[in-house]
Amino acid sequence: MTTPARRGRPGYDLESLLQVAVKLFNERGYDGTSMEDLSRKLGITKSAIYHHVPSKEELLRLSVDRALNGLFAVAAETESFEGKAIEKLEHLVRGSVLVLVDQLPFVTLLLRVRGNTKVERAALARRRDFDRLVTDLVKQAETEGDVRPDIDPAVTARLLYGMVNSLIEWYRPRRGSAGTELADAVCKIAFDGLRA
Amino acid sequence: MTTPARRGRPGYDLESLLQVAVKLFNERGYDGTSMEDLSRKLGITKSAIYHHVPSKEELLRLSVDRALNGLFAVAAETESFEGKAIEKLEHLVRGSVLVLVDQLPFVTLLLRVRGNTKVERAALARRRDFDRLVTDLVKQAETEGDVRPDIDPAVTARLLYGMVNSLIEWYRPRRGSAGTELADAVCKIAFDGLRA
DNA sequence: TTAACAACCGTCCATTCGGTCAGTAATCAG
DNA sequence: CTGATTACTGACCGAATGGACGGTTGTTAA
Repeated sequence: MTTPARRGRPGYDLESLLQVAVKLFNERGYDGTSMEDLSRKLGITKSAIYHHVPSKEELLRLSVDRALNGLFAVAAETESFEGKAIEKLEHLVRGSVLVLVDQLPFVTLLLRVRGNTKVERAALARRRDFDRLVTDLVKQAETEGDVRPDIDPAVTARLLYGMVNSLIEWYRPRRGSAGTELADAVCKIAFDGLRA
Repeated sequence: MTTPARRGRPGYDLESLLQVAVKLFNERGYDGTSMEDLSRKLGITKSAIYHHVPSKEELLRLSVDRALNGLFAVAAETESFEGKAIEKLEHLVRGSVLVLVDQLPFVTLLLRVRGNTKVERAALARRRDFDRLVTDLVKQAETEGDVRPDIDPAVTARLLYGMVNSLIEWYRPRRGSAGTELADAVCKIAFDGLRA
């Protein structure tokens, strides 16, 4: 029962199309990918794409929303936690890395949005909300004495998530490799430094 | 003698034009910026741009080359150093941050290149050379016992420069703020961690 | 067998794209 | 004034872009 037995003519549905689209967008950039490029990659005509999705931008919206929903789910989980701020922070970082690994193509697209259109600006706004959440957590952890006080918490937060987000530049999922190991590595370096 | 007294009709020269172009490319993305967008921002016609530069791609080439030259200059300086690998590494990181701050728009553009054209692929190739240099340095520092051995040096190197490169996402130069303070912060967090 | 359903094709369109070219305008040295 | 030097304009081009639209093909449930 792996197949739910879809009705109608077989082919792409929105989900399978989105997978291909996001991958291509990440390879060539959203603006650098034309709908014809995409249609060629899919093996169908350009007009067939518009049966599944009303516009190119909608593909972008679906992708970035998926990434953002994943990140905010982790954030919500974190906030319902009991304990010190630094523990919450570590939980948030671990969760973020897991979302990033799990939804790699979508998060990748999200982190490259520039703000040229309404859709992109909305995504940037939600990203800023998330960043503020991280910064607040770092600030709190600092007042609790668990984060070094010699660096501006806002800077610390940005460096921390700069490191986390940079995973999209090189991490590629391999069969059997769990994201938890990667999360471990990130937390070790970020919290305790790379020195022996 | 601030003005070298240029001959001919006043207006943009290649350098001043490049400044505006790179800034706009960073705001909207290279592919997302048309030559007409650029001409509007410059206040001249599109064809006037082609008096200064033979193609759009040449603007990109000039920019990324400037960034890469800056980074490789620091790398060369680092290699001529005496001392332990971890000291070289810290010097390289500091130098990279300074180049990044100094040539922010150019480095920003470089770090967003996707590899769609020959120019972009050439830039990516030089970036890979630089990354390999960093990785080798981390490896050596690990065998010398100065970098934690519980994480793959390649991963450590990438997380380290992920943090460094993430500066382009939020750092904006302010009058009177030296890049050295920022380099300090980066080195503290990266080498010793954010924990108190 | 048939009707509903879902995916797809070919053609067309207005606009925008990067780029060309022949001529013009402003500055400075002599 | 003249001529060299440099910056710029306006009209234009072929190709590519995102998207519209009416019709077609293949699959499943009844």
